[in-house]
Amino acid sequence: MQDRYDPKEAEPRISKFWEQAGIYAFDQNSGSEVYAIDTPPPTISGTIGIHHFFSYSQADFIARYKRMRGYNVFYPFGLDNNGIPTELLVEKLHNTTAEREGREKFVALVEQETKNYEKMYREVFARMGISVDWSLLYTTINSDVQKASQLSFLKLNEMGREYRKETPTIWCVKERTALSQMELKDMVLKSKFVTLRFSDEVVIATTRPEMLPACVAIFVNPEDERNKKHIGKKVRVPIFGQEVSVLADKRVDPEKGTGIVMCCTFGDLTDIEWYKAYGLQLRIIIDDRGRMLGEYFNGLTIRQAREKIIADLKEKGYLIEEKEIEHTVNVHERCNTEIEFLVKKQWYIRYLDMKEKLLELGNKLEWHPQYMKVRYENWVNGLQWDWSISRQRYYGVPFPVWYCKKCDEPVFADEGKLPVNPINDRPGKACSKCGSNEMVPETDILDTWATSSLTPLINGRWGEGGELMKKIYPMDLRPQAHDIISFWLFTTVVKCYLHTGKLPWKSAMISGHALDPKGRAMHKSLGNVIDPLLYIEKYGSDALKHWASLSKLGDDSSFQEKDVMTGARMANKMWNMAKFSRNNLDYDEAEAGNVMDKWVLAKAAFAVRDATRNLDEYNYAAAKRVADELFWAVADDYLEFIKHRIYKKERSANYALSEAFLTVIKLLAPFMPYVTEDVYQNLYAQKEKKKSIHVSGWPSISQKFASQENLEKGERIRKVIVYIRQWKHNNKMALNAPLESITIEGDLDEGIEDIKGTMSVKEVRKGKGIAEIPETGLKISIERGAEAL
RNA sequence: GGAGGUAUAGUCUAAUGGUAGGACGACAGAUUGACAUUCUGUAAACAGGAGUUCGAUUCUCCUUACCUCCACCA
Repeated sequence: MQDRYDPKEAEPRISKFWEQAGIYAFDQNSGSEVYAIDTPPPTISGTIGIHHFFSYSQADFIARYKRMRGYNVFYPFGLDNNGIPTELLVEKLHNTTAEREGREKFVALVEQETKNYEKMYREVFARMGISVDWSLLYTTINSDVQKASQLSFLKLNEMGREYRKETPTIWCVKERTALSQMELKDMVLKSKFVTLRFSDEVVIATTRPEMLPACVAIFVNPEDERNKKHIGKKVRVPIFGQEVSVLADKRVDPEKGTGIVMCCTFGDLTDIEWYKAYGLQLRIIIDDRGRMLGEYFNGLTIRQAREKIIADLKEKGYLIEEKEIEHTVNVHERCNTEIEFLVKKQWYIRYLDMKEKLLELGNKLEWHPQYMKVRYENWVNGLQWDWSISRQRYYGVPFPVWYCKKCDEPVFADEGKLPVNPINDRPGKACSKCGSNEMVPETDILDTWATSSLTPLINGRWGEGGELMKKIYPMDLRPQAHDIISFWLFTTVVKCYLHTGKLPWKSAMISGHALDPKGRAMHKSLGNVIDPLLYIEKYGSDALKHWASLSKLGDDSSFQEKDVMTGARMANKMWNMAKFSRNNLDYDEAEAGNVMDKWVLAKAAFAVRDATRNLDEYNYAAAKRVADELFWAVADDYLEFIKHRIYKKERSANYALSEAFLTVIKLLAPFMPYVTEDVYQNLYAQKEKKKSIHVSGWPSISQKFASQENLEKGERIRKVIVYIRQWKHNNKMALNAPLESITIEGDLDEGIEDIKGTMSVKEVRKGKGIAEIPETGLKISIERGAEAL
């Protein structure tokens, strides 16, 4: 064994060994029970941060635990390259745009770049010690996945779960695409709240005066004493002059503004509801780039239009009041652009009717931690739109659909021909309605969530009819972070349920976020993203995992370098223990007759029991604490207790050390996979005839040692030793300085030799003691003996 | 506006209806053979208020603060 443990040397060497020996390979032919994990595919966006290390490590703890428990672990890896972050990355790298290249060419570019990134991700994740089977790698844009995604589209269509409709759609004018509710976030923006005179009596306050040309009605609350007299009247819209009716609707808040609201197509969600409910006219004034239509505004942006109309209203005397306000608006989460509502033909997945079923499925899923379920339930209860899956973009999975040029009837691709790109491919059949052969391709692409919601099916090679699907589905675990419960988790439940009638997994393990040392979320824009490789280089991956294992599942955790240092210290300590122990192990069962030997074996047996229970509940942090406690009890205490015996090759001590240390490294193997492997290879692999600690089985120390009596007897001796240590310390003696004698009063038979040997006491007498040793019922007096010169 | 979470030494955190544990840091000390990436010891904390209880840091309620998510946003 090497003198020092150097993770920088050891970890890459061990990673290589794992890969070559296929330690983490899923065995297609094994008869062992399968444990399948639906690994989150990280987005290819160019950076891997310490937040990846944090959450992937937490899932990895469980994967490694299950593997040691004998499961045939299906732990795949995916790369998400079907999305805007990847699109932007590739556009930047090649100084082009998806639009310029065209879909086919751009996808090829992405696939080519993905090859490079695949290598990088693979190296980094392997270096992080994530025990996935790389042969199960998938990427979300490759043709297999496109095929699965398109197949899903066709099947849902057959099931009557999809419809195409011209409806007001949430729209981003910057990226010129429809959005789903999931892609929105709140933002507080400065705005102007202006009060306008429509007539002498009808006065309206609004933040969107530029919508005036789209005004189609005025609303007041039917109960509003102040304003109900206007109901049924007609007024003229200032400047634009169209005549609109004043209608009554209880959605109007009489307290807000003047209590009178204008309804425009479309300023907000309520406008859409009114438009539908009262069959109002449609006046479109914004195009898909956010430019204003019509002579008056003539191509101005929305903001310019707002300024112009306010100035004009002021000049013409319609403006009564103008106030600067801050209000919260919905923006597109990626580009922070305020959303608009435009009318577009879109494909939808109908699921608003499934709310109850979805809640029921949420109840069936085992949530870890439990309280995360509420987020799912809130989301389901708050759904207002069916799932819009059309995106007006160039890069992504195309819809397998054409439309009849004559009658607009959709023509769907044949399942056998998938994947198709309707822009280049032909449907190969005529319109079923009018028989025409002239087709217009669908140029939209599918929402990325429509594809990533299929990961359990993608992993099972669904649609290929193989055995894999049966083996792994439903999967056992979905690990993911809490921020995408309403996206990835939710959409996966929806789609997988529709396709299989089953919940996609048994349990969900929801991790928190890694925060920077000041407790702020890590964002590229804040510049506080930490590169895990920096710390892996400095302290080792095991050390970094120590930090990741400290915080409870679901809790956010700020990155603290000192926790990494503690981990590095542990790894070093373990290595030194191994060096010390290697010549002092007795692998064959010997009678553990000594009180301290029984103590350490009892501790080890209890630790296995507790760690197992905690890991079964996905409480890796508690399991890690149990393992740590055992580790330090062996390292700091037990080793000191037995040194005097181990040199004499006492079989009982050597056997107990061998068992206890093996238990320690096995309990810690999921958390510190490298150093435990190295120690195992040096000390135990041959004896156990196993290739790796990670497939060597969970510690099997006999529970016969787990007796309260063994524990308490040893604990009492330990307290006596601690007391003497403290006494020596207070009396400025070195801990190994000899003591002439001690006198103990009370019932103590076993352990006297251990006290003598550990604390260099020449003689232990029975008799009157002076000082009480806490919690032992013993009294003690200590005779220091002749002072050394 | 609604929902959920959190609040423990200087810092990061754990557990618990009855002595609040650990880590880093601080301070004091030991030490030559597994380990200075060591060991031993000391000081140091339950956000505020009310209630339930023999007893509350723990359970309940309220207040405050922070973090999420959702809704509204004329």
